[in-house]
Amino acid sequence: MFGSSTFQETNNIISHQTINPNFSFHDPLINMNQDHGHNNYQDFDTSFLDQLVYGDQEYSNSNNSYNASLYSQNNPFMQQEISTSTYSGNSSSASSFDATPTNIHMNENSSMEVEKEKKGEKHVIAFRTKTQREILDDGYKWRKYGKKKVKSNTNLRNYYKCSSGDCKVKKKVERDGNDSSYLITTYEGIHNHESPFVIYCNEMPTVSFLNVSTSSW
DNA sequence: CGGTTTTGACCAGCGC
DNA sequence: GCGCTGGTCAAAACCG
Repeated sequence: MFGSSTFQETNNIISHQTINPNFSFHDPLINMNQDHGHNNYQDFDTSFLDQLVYGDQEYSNSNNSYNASLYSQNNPFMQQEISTSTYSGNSSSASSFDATPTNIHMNENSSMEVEKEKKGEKHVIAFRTKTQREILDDGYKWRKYGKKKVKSNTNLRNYYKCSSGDCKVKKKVERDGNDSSYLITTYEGIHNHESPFVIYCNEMPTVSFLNVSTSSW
């Protein structure tokens, strides 16, 4: 499924994954090193949507490599590592940086996830990110609708809804109670629209093309 | 002025 | 039924 994948599968669950184009994740650490906030989106696995999955990311400045691990809450001992991916790039230049992991492929069809949503199955993914930011820029526009102190965590949990039209996607953001250098982000549901960032990107070549063709006329 | 955030109140689910 | 907990509402405040 992953072709020339660098995934080291330690659990069969990983083989079930597909990529949901409705979900993109932006690496805030890469973003902090550059001013080009929206150049490094990548599509991330969301096929464990009837499970809760934690992703753990670490970024190394020394070799510009990036590691991502997914953990399954189904494991009774929590956070058994089920996959690891690594990719590298040159972060010194935003234009040459390749933030796309070679082991994850785009899947244009998210109909399976949509069907699950229709059947009332919750589409949930959560991941941990080591970041000082209070919220990750994932390309979507969110409206905060609540903040709560929860028993399991000394840190506050923030509640957000997608602010795009009738989109029902929600997300929760809280600092990890065990290690507050990590941010835990949980998404629920599937966006029924493109990310504003994707729309912005798709428009760029069109504008450029029109400018060229009109000027050469 | 319209969209977003804040924050206390309210609600639903669960265990006892 | 009651209390606890997490999630949501909604009015007021805030902000660009």
